[in-house]
Amino acid sequence: MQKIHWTPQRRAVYEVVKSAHDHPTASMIIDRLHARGHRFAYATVYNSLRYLAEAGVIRELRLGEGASRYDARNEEHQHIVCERCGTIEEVFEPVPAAWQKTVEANTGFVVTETQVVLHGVCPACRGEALRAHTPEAH
Amino acid sequence: MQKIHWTPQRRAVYEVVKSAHDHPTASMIIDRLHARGHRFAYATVYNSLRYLAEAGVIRELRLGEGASRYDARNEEHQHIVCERCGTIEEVFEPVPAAWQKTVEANTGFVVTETQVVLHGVCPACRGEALRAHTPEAH
DNA sequence: TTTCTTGCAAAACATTTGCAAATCG
DNA sequence: CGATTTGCAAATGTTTTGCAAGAAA
Repeated sequence: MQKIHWTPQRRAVYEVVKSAHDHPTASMIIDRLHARGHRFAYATVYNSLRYLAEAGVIRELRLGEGASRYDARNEEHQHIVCERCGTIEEVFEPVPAAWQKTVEANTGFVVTETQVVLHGVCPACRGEALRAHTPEAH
Repeated sequence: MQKIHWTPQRRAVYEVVKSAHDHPTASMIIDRLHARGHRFAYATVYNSLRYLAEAGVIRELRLGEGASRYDARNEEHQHIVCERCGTIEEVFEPVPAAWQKTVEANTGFVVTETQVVLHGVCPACRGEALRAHTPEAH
């Protein structure tokens, strides 16, 4: 973890990501910067995001659809995406270290990062599906 | 697993993906189709890839850099990417079912798919790093 | 002063879309 | 015939680049 060279732009970008709860994309971040009265260039926001991600302060997530999303949580965690409504939830159960060890042994790699993206159906969407099948549904 | 409506284009795209060993991107696939004498429109290749992925015949991988990659292996497996040279290797050790169960219990989701992307350093790159530190290196 | 960072517009990609023509069932 | 698929070019969306001007070390 190297020393971070903070600039006003990087700090503002970081504040937006940190205060967000919804894993915003770059363009969502730009909108929120505008809402807060900042008007940085696209390039600056992307540069800041890249810089902060490389510095390890934020994480870039490619969750499978369109734009990258950004996350400022620093505990190790994974993500699960609802395939119906798109909600993204955090998963704090750590991936078993033994599994990772086995992978290292089998592949010869030294693992530096594990990114897991689970897909599934969230409780709310399952609820709707159930309700749609009951007589009192409509 | 529904019935697949094969067209010459879809078959040709599938053949390319299946015979590739390197998880090609859409544009690599287009190049290889050209090399085989086919000249399908971009849109057709993308349509075919999407169709085949939705049909479950191939898998779309978003491994973190640029374009999606495609994989025709049908056994459950994961991927590990070397952060030095970019090589992608397959990981056949299955993610522990118990972990997935715990995630379902904790999040309330029903999990339908688990995609793991590990990053690390491959044996070859580690070898080079070692060699660079020994006296007889140059 | 030397290096890094910003801002802007343009470029580079990756992927999708609209629509007419061709093909399939 | 009716539905699906193809091909093309243009549009869209995301991210990067080139470069001049500005700020920081």
